[in-house]
Amino acid sequence: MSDLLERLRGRGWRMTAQRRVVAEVLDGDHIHLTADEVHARAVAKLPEISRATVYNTLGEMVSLGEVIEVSTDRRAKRYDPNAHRPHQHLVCAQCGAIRDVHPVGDPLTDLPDSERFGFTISDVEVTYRGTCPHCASA
Amino acid sequence: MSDLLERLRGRGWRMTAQRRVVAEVLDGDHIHLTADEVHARAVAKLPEISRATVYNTLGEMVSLGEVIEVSTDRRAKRYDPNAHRPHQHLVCAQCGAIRDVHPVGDPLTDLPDSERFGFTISDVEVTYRGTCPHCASA
DNA sequence: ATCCTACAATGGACTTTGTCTAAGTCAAGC
DNA sequence: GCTTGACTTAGACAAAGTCCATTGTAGGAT
Repeated sequence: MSDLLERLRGRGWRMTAQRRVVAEVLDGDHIHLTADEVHARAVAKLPEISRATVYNTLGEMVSLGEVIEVSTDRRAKRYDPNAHRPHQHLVCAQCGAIRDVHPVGDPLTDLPDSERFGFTISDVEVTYRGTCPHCASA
Repeated sequence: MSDLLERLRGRGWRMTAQRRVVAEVLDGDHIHLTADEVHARAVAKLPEISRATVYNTLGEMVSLGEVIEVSTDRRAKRYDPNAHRPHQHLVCAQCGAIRDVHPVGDPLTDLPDSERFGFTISDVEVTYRGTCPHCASA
């Protein structure tokens, strides 16, 4: 059973077939689906689910902090259910493969006060880009 | 006279009124305009310039390495003429204001081999998010 | 078990951002 | 001052996402 689903249920989320399906589709590690991919997989399980519902549901999961929105390429947003553990992303510039990574240290400490322009910084997003082993050997 | 324009001229770029206007619009520090904003400002100087030309011209500047493409929000790409000096971005989550910042240290060294999954990493992109002084006092 | 009602889902129109193409225009070399 | 290939144009098209009026339903109340 889906961890994600459990967590959502525990928050008094009204449970519907559509929401269940979206949560099931998203469950797992190194999952970074676009909204359209989520929709495609959801349709396989529940043919009448609409695109708008998928967008709404993903948006709510993000608001609840149970799913993270990631923009690794400049096209569609991707949704990452691994919201517990802070992590960053490593992206293959050729095939677009994405891995979750856990750098050591805190990038926040790398930004001196003089470079903060009076901002209160709450979050840092890091994206590493390169070539994955598969594309490198091709 | 525009620095950017000088550099482009020096590369044997065929100079046209449209390209000149786009380069002029982009010149400066902490400039991070969307393609549409560039178009709007370009139209003010040269009413008959088309959207496609603005997109083409920006794309060429990016290919030439004279302008950097930035995706700080999840909407339109932004164009940053400060391509000389490596830098990262600091974004206000409320008003969207963007500043160029220069963190100390190299985020690449923070990623242990065990977290590289065999990738050859070529680039790191860091986005700091927070609240700017103006929004904080509102 | 059934009813209510607020919340959720639907689908289709609309918006935003960006790309493509065919035809016309023009900068720069000769 | 020609010629030519590169540049520009307008508008059609596409992808990703939002909005809204209508219909459906989960889950508490009876």
